[in-house]
Amino acid sequence: MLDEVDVHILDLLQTETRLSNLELSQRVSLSAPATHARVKRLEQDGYIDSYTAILNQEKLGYDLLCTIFMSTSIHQTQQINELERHLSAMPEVMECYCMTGAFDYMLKTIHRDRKELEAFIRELNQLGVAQLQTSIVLREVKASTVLPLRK
Amino acid sequence: MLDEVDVHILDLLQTETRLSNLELSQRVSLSAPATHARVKRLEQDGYIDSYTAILNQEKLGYDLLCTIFMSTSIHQTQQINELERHLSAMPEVMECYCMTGAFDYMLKTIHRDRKELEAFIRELNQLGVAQLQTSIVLREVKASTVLPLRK
DNA sequence: TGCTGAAAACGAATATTCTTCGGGAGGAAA
DNA sequence: TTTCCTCCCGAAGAATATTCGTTTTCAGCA
Repeated sequence: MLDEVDVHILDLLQTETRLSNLELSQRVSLSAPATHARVKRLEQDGYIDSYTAILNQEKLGYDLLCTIFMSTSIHQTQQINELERHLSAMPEVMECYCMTGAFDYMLKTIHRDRKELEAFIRELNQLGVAQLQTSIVLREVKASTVLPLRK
Repeated sequence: MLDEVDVHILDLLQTETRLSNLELSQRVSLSAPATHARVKRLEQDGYIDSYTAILNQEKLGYDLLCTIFMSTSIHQTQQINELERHLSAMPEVMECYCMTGAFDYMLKTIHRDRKELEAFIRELNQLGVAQLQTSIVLREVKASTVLPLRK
C-alpha cells in the first residue's frame, strides 16, 4: 500500500513540515504535481492524523508537566465512557491512556503553577476516582512526536 | 509581551495549522501582512518550537506504546549526560523525562511488536540501568499536543 | 517478443498565496 | 502642537500550489 517514496514523504513531513511542495518534490526526486498528489492521498487515507504547531510550554508560562496514575471505582461501561468523556474534555489533560499495571489510567497533564495543579486534582477527585499517584517532571530530556519510520 | 491577538494566533496555529495566512488573518481580524509579521515574530521569539505532522501510529504498524519507568545506577554528571544522550538518540524513545517519585526517568516508547519491544529493553539494560518498570498502553483515550491557552 | 490497458509521472499554464513595499493612522512624550 | 515610534493597511511583484492534457512506465498476456 505504501511504497518507498511514500515513507520518505511521511518522514520528511514529520520533521521538516514547513518544506514547500516544490522542495519536498526535489527531496524525493519527483515532480511537484506527483508529490502533491501523493501527499493528498496520504492525508485522505489517514496516514496523517493532523498538522500542528508545537508551542513552547515554558515561554507560555506552563511550569508543571505531570504524569498522573489513576484508578477508578466504577466499572460499568456507561459510567466509564462518561468518565473518559470528562477526562478528554479537560484542557489540562494532554494525553490519557488506558494501561496495564496497577492503575487503570495514565494522564499527562500540564499546569501553570502549583495552584492550578491543586485545583485540577480536586476536580479529578470528583469524577469517581479511587486512587491517584502524581509525579512531576523535573526536566525534559526529549520530547518528540516523530515515529521511527526509517530506523 | 503577548497581546490578545498573539494568543489567538497561537491557538489557531495549534489546532488549525493548515490555515493559509489569508484565512488566519481573517480569523483574527487583521490584514494578511500584519498577521504574517506577527507569526514570524512569534516564531523568532521562540513561542513556536516547531511545526509537525502527526502520523497515524496504527496505520503505520506501531502496535505497542509503552511507558517505562527507569532508575539508574550511575550518578556522575558526565555519565548521566552520556546516558541521556544515548536515550535521546534512540528513535523508539519519543519522550524522556526526569521525574519525581521512586524512579529517575520516565520514557514513552513506541514499537511495532513484542519482538521489537524486547530488543529495545535489552538495549536499555546495557546502558547502566538499575531498575525498569514497563507498562503497555491498552487504549488511547486522548492524545493531544495542544496547550490550554484560552481556558 | 510485442501488444494492451491501467496507473502514475511529467511539463506547461492558471489560480492562489505569500511577501515585500511605500505610505498613513494612532498613541506617547516633550 | 510637534516629533517619534509602532503598528497597520492596500497594492504589487514574487513564489507557490494546483489543474490539465499528454506521455511514460510497467505488469499481464498472447
